[in-house]
Amino acid sequence: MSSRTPIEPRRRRGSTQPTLKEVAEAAGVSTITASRALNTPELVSEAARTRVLQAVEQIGYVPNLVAGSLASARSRFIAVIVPSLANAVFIEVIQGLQETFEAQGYQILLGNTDYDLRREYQMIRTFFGWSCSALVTAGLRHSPACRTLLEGWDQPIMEVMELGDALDLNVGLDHQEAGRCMARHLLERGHRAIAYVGAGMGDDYRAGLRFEGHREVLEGQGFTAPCLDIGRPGGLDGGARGLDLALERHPGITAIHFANDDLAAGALLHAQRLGLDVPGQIAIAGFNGLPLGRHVTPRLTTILSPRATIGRVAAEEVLRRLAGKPVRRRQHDVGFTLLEGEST
Amino acid sequence: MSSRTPIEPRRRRGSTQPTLKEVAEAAGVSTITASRALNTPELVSEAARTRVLQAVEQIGYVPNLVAGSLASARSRFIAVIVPSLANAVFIEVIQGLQETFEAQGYQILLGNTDYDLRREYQMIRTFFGWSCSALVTAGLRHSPACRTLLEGWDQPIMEVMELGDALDLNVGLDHQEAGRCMARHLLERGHRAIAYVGAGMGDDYRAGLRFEGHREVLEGQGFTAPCLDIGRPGGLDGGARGLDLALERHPGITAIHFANDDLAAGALLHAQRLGLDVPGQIAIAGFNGLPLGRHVTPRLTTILSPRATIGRVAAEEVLRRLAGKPVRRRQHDVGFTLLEGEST
DNA sequence: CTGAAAGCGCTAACAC
DNA sequence: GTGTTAGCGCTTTCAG
Repeated sequence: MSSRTPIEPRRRRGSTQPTLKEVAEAAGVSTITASRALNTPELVSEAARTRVLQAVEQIGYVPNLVAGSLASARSRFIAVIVPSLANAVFIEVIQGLQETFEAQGYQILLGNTDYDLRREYQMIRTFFGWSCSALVTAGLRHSPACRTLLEGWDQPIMEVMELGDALDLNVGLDHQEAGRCMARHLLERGHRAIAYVGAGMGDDYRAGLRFEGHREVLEGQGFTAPCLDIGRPGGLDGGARGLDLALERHPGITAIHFANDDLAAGALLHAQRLGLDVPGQIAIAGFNGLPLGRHVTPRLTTILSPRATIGRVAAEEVLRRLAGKPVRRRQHDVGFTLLEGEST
Repeated sequence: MSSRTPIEPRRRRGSTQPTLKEVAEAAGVSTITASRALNTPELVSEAARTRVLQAVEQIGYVPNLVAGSLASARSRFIAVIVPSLANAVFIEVIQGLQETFEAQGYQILLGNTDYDLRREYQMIRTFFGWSCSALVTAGLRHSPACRTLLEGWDQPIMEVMELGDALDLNVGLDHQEAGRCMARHLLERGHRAIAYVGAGMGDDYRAGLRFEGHREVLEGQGFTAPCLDIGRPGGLDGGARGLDLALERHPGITAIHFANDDLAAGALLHAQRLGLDVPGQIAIAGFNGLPLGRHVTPRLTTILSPRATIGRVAAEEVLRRLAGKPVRRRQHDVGFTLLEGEST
């Protein structure tokens, strides 16, 4: 007789949650049949299926998704990484993603980097640890470590917002072209001394890309393109600050091209308080096409970016890839529209 | 010789991801020591720890959190359920939650019910399948099935936004009292014919609670309290619609108490377009204290709700409970502040 | 401080 | 259509 007498097998389980095995026993089938009845019902006879479903109902079984994911080596998680939640733009992209993914039974794992590329790397590492089915991240810029990590990953990667040299899939718009578009519009309206004002453009480099386009057009016509960065936070307060600062630094300007609508609307409302005529004394333009721009007087001239569309299209392409279907285009330009208000 | 000759044991693993076992081998320790070196480093000798960490770095090991969660029967997920992402209020609560939880290594699983209680039930079921450490949900109202499910759960449940008869933990403010507060303010300013205007108050029942408080005060003083629901979506457009409708239905009113700042700001900007004097011809009040209210002219009278605080405090209480510390209060009133603008 | 063994609850692979 | 078996990669348990 051995000295080792395991009278009772070691037990660990504390949770009283019913398991699939118990469901199977109650239904008089094997666990795999119970599993199939829930996941691939078409592979199971109707009789078995009904009995399993009844047992589930009666026992109050809730599938353990953690166990399922481990066994199948894939979770129905989609990692989504954005630089900010304070910006309505990303919220709308997230909404577009969420609606589309949730309808297919995927759950979003949301990460907010606060415009910090190191945080992006950390988050992606963590998310990969959850065996995500895909990754959707805002932007094309990543730290070198992050890039290495991403290149070694074998699931779909979707980079959204701007277009360019993407790792895998890419949905967005051409920010430089948007900048050019607005600069041309301002020139058409007769403006010659135009300042560009952004908030934290080092981090929000898409605002920088728009400025590049803006500058290209202005300098191409022989004008200067002064640029002001008021730092973060931006928002309506930032817009007010930006207006004051631009008028102080560049007294001769007749128009300000703001990096986004929050800033532009803040400036416009501030001009109202100051008794400045818009666009008579100073013209104001924005970017994004937020609803607020349609409600201020004068209405804000801006560029409508199809944010919800970015989310929806990105999700659709990722789902297509996950379903094994060929992806129509690796790159998808959702475009933009100039919205002419009376503020320019 | 048996007919069954499994030349090679069945292999399933497709993923080439390095595992903890490989790290352990490279470091010359057992897997459990490698595990401890990563999770409870204080239980491991410094020599072993360094070798494991080196191996991790070299191999590029990313912990499989799914496997870890299954083995330990708990994940570092916090389920967070909100009725809408279109509303800045919930975004700010989520931000407060996220900052606090992420700092402790918890990941939020975000669910959006779109004001549908059945979806809440479904989401909670799914989230429980992920072995969440806690649940944070907006509101005290749940479907009966959901309530049963929640009552049988053994992890912390935090209900946020309004105060009341909670299942477990509760952080929020008294919406009826907020409604009373604004009604009193309007009476003080001399208004007697006041309409309350909301959007989709059947779903957004907290707006309904505020109306109850509002009505109580007005009727207590012998005035009527007409209420208008313009349906969803609300937003700035809804506010404009609400102003038109209220003036049409109740031509004698001198003030409108809107259910939130989006509506109120929309009405205020619309009044500006119509050339209506605010508050001379019509006074406008809101709820939430969004930044926009400080930027319009006249500034919006509203009630500041401490949204980020709700998120932060809720997260802190949950973390305290998860750490096994006694919770100071099951219920936490974060209060509110009347912000007097010039719109009333 | 370290390790061997035994699962966590489920699904992939194969066999019938 | 159904069942058996063998894991998924990690952590718990128990024994040094």
